Amino acid sequence: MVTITDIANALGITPSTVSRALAGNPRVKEETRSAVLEAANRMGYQRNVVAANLRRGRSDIVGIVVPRINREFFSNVISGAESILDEAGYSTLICQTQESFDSEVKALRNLRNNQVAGVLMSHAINSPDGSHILPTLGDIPVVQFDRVFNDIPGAKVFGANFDGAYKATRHLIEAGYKRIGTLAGYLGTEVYAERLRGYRKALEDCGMLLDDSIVFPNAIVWQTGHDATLSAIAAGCDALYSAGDFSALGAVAALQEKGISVPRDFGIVGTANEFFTALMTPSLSSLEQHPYEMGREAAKAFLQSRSDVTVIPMDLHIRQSSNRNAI
Amino acid sequence: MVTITDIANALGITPSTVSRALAGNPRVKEETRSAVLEAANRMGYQRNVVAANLRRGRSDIVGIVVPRINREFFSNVISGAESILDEAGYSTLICQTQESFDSEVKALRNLRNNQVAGVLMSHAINSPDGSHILPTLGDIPVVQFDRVFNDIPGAKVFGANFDGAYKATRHLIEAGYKRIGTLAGYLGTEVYAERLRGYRKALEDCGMLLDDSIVFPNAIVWQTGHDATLSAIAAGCDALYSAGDFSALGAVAALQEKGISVPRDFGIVGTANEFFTALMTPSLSSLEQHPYEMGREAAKAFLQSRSDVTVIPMDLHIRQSSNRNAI
DNA sequence: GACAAATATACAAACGTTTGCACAATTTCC
DNA sequence: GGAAATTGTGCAAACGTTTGTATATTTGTC
Repeated sequence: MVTITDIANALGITPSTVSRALAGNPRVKEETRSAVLEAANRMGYQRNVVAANLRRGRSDIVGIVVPRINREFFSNVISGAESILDEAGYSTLICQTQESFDSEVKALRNLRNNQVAGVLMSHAINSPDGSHILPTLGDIPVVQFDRVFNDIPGAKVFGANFDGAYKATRHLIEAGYKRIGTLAGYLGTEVYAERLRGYRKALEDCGMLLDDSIVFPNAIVWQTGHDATLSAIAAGCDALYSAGDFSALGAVAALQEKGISVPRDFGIVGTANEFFTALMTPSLSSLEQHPYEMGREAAKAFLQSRSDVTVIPMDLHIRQSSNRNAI
Repeated sequence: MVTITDIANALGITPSTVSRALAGNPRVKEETRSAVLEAANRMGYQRNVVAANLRRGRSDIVGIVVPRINREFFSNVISGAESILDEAGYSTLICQTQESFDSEVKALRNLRNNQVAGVLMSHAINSPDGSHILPTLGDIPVVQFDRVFNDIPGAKVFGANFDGAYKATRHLIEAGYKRIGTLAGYLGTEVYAERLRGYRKALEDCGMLLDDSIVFPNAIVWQTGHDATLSAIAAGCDALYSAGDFSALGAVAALQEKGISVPRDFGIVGTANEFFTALMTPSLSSLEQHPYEMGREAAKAFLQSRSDVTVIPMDLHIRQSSNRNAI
């Protein structure tokens, strides 16, 4: 492995000059710089990033912590963030927590130990609060996206969850559904709490009854969505706003089991606009969260070391599952 | 930031002893070890991995290079690999190349510069050959999975592509389809070439005509699958084995446009068993590649520094799109 | 009790880079 | 033409850890 010392020896200069030449320091003569570059190239020099990081006390790696990478939402956030970080010369270290709090702590500790320059994160759904973040990361800047803890300092980027849920619910109302419940997700997580508020506001604005017995918290994956929907049917619902697409998928399955026609007798809108929503029958109306954009914004917030809040609008994609007027 | 030197000073011993104590070196007295551990704990010591890596000349990071992370297949390979690497004390550095050769070279270089302990990779579809791998990675062990270059040394893990394609094609034949084409993917990539061979062998074994005009190479995403299918229809095909699920999706769309009934008048089988295949109408028959298992095997091959070949069986999931006999 | 063997710790160098400071050489300015 | 500013390079320390070798201490054996 060839080092800057090797280059320095070959040229009869010192490692410090080589280092400066390679770093583009303006204090080294143009002539020397080109000689160094030529030698580095010829000798096949590759910078030892580890050594550099040790000396500088930080690296050019940005950690990205997500619950799972095989969600359309998170993988697109990652791609968006990478698109920005890449051209800024950073590489990314992706960690998935599999929705486990312990894994999340481990991931953050790991990132800290690797002296990452920053962390973009969306916490595991059952992380009780953000009190583990600062102690683990120390002074490493953290940008939270989507699932954020409001009491943690640093930038935050998330979707317009209130507005989105409001739109979705309002759309169901306007389609003529009369008793609209919600698969609400984990209400300890801010995004889901917001969506519930948006759902409530829509009902309220339209003079509809707020009935807590048709708010189903913790319904977020296929199975819980399915089971909650059976309860919703029993409770006389004729529509559901689901805070997730996978739970909405379970809901559709439950409705099909019961022989209830969607959208004729039951309307449903999901959230996340997963790839499959457009493919299923009936296709699933869903809220698009613009994850790619969100990833880009999170990366930018890190690069500019901002610590403000960015809200990304959410768009409703109306498909068959709620489009009663089209049948 | 507290270092081993701080701990050493606090206890009146030297950093080397602290280092050995923390590393579990049996040459340090049990008494000293526990004192070190206690002090480390009390003082909030966190190992500086970067410094350790520099000294050791390698890290406990394993790089995983994939074309895209938002594919059911790749994200599950990653999860499988992580499950093994995690418990062996490694963390993972995930890079997506977005199917670009240049990104792949950049990713490998980046991993090399970060002194990763090893690399698990599946090359970009248009990487011409593996000649960039060794020069970039030097002596870092590389395990190739799924898309492998046979002439690169090191372990390889891939699916039984020949058998899988054979099974899929044979299934179409047995369902009574008469003129079966294939959306073959990039034939420069070994997995696709193998699938084509399996497809051919099945036709041959059943005494059917081999017709190169209904072999559609480079059909691999929605659009190319869609377009090739229009040609297949024009060429009188009544079935397609598709080497990918996204191209099969495009195929179904093309058939629907043309008003051709699936599976009654046209059969189709995809590959990868993406999540959406079970949800669409008609649901798509597809080959399951057991990516999670593949990831685990790749990680094990790295840990055991093997350099052999592991083949993972592929299973056919028969769904509506080819199940003519069920209608 | 002398000597060898085993045990436990210390010393110091090394990993490859960055960077503050010093210094020499050159240029600029009055 | 001399002082001051500028430019280009070298020196050496530092980042925090690991590890080969040396040294000190304890244990074991006859």
